[in-house]
Amino acid sequence: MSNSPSEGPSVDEAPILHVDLDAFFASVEILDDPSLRGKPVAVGGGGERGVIASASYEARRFGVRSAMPSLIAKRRCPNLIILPGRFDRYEVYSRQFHDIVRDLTPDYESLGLDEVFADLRSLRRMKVRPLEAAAGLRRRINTELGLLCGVGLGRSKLFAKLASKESKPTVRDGRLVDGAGVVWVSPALEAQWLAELPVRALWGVGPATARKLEKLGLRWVRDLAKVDEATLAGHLGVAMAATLAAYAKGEDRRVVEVNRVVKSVGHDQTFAKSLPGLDEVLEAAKGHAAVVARALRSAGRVARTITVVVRYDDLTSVSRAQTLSFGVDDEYAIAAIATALLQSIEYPHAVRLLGIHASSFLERDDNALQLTFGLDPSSSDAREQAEAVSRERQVGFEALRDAVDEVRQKFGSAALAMASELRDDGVHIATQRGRHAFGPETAKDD
DNA sequence: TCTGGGGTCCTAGGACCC
DNA sequence: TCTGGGGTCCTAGGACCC
Repeated sequence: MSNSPSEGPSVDEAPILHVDLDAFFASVEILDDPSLRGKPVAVGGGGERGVIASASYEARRFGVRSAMPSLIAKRRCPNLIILPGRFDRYEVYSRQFHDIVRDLTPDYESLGLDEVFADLRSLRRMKVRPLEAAAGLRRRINTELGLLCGVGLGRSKLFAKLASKESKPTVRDGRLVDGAGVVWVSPALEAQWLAELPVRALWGVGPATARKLEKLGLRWVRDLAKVDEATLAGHLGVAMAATLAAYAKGEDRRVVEVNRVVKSVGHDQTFAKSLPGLDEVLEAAKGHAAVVARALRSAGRVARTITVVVRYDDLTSVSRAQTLSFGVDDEYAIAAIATALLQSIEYPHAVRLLGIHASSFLERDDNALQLTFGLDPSSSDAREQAEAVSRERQVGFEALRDAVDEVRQKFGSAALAMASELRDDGVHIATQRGRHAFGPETAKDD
């Protein structure tokens, strides 16, 4: 194996690759409707409370950015075409994107639909060099999907990600400047590269942390590198301090995590018009519960913890959570818990957002186990087992009812006043839905 | 500029157990 | 009884990322 400069770094010099699709949602919209090409296009909420999720480079020339309120975006770019998201479509493209990455190596970790870290070390054996891999990836993504992307290479996730950002097209003085497409941070240049970056460029430094650092007089990564970790910890917490101190020295021990499992699912909705009070919130919660239940079942999970989030018109938020002794994946069970939690909250303002989240997952099989727990272990006979499970389901209903009661008790008399009414409701649901409310059979729904 | 919806992780405090 | 320390689980809130 020769080492001519044209072949770039070896796998050992650049083991981590980061790919990021350009303006992903907006680009898919343009592919699906070529008449949009060359126009300022964004995907996001178009209403008064909408936010931009993705903007074409044409739109970025006008200063439109993702996470920007749509009203502001429209002000900056009156001709902006704002399209609602079509996530089914984006998922189709995302799967193909992942397929292409997988052809290179199975050792990759996805971050959202349009971003991937890959560990290239398996390429050593095949004598593929990182630059070659990166160029091949870009070529295939472009010819097979019609999408553009930036690729970064480096010794760690930190540098690979910084490099891919650097590889992207940029807008300068309202003009679009092409990016390099592939960028490698050589180990020799790491220190200098880092020193010149603002702290905000580091992973994990958002607006709040940037403000705190600014107050400490720390604006650049080189400033950060001079502060001792204990001082930092006093202001940012132990974990953040350790992370940032390491990054500032160019150290990043994060590995590419190939088998990440989802830990929570949820559904949030900001209403075009705020809901005036509890009644309307409870009505909306039914729909939320159904969405969360579907997501759980399609992920093959049951959740022990249900959390509700309410955001008021003054933008303050409150959350309430209840953890059960068993898992649920049924919209009626989730709605019953959510209802009890929502009743424990006060409504001094109208409600602009409602969220319901499910977490503390059990494998569905573990849950069946959990529900049959405490049974006579000698009943190994299949029919007895089946009966036992169905008996335990009843225990499940009672457990749910108890959980709902527990929520009420926890939050005092105001909630308790309504308890009898709701408890009847819960029992009614349980008997009406029968055995579909819990357990493995619900897997076959949807 | 007046801030979505999908998630992740961290922190601090309290309850509970040994 | 006026009282330790560690471990674990749960809750509420905050910050961050895409």
